[in-house]
Amino acid sequence: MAATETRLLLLGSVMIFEPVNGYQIRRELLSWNVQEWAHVNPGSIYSGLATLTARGELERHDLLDGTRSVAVYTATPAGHDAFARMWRTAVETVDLLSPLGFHTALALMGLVPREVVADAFTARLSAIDAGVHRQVGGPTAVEHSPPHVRAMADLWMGLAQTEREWLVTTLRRVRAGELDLLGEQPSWAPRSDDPGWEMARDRARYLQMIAARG
Amino acid sequence: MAATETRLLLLGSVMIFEPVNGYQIRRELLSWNVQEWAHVNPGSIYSGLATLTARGELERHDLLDGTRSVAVYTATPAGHDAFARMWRTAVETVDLLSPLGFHTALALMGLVPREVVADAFTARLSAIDAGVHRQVGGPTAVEHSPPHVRAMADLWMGLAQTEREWLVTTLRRVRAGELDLLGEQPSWAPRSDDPGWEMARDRARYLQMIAARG
DNA sequence: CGTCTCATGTTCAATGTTGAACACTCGGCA
DNA sequence: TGCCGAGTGTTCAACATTGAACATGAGACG
Repeated sequence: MAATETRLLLLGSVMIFEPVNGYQIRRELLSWNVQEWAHVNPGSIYSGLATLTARGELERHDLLDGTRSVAVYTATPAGHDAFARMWRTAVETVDLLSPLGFHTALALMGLVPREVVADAFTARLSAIDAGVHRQVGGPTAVEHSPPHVRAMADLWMGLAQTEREWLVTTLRRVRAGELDLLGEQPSWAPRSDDPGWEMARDRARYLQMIAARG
Repeated sequence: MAATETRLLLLGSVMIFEPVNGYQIRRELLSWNVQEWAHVNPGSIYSGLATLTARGELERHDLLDGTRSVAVYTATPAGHDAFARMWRTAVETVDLLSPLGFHTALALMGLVPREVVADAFTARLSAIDAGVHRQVGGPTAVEHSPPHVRAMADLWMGLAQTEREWLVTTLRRVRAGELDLLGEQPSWAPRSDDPGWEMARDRARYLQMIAARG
């Protein structure tokens, strides 16, 4: 996973679960099956958190939990700004062969206000149309290319078309007030065996400790 | 671009153009517009060639071209084996959100015999069907997930379906003897402004020099 | 001829990624 | 009591990627 996508995912995860430590993020991502599509190894999580801290987008609190020291992270205001910027960029950047950034952003849609989602999706739609148009009429004349290159172009067109249709449908749903976006009540029930409540307990404890120590 | 895909692309490029130097590969990839989808920087080319050489998959010849020393590469027999293995793996591995390996392999289809292409495409088709089946009936029950996660799953299904249809069509074409695969005469005419002939001259010179010096 | 620019061919320090391995705690169990 | 195994939380050296910058030569132009 490229640096930008990793940072987007980590920053978003911290914003959802803060205050949170590296292992908790790892476990949560595993439980979402995020590992299936975003390939995040333990090492990337810790180094990504360190990078975000160095940039001032996260704050690191070294807490003593029992006898053991734990590195717990919270997002700074600069982190919230950076997240908003990176999210928009990820949605508006069309690269059919590296769709990871877009899908990472989709997974974090719940952190973004409804109008922003609608605007960004609209922009992506234009970008896709521009790309398709460029292919069809463009200077990259596929005429003088081997036949398998033309076949690849057909596949790309098909993928673009599929994504376009999904975007149109989903944009309509966003405008209709469906999907659960920022600050809205969830319309769904988590699984009964969700391990989330364990984390909630830890978070409460971390919050107190941070408040106590500044 | 991940290490594996870079190696596949470089090894394939060397097999097509050998004997060849790093700059020529760079320029050729640019002229294919490969840079648009595979993100290959000059640095990656040179370090990738060095890695492949260290693995014994390429051989490096330091030639004196005029007054200047040039690093020119050829593929070894081990390199051909490695290419065949990596190509199959790239085609048979389905990861809808990281399709770069597959598309890199498609671009290098011309280096692979027809039956191997047909077999690999068939295997990929099964892998896609297995993936779709797992999503639909699988344990990853999307039931207890936020609505946007269900929407993402819809997109994935659509993309899988699109790719599946393309694969079926293309597999039929491969079986019908279309597309230009290994060892067959090209059915297309390159552009008249193709810079390829310059490289052909250099290659001839490199070949002689290698023969002369062993 | 000088020198300017462009094309050629490559290197390198900074940065990021990988995943195995480390260190520690806790509960069970003989 | 003492040992084992599983879970928690993190580190690290090896490797890969990045793209700006370097070094050199060939041709254009005054």
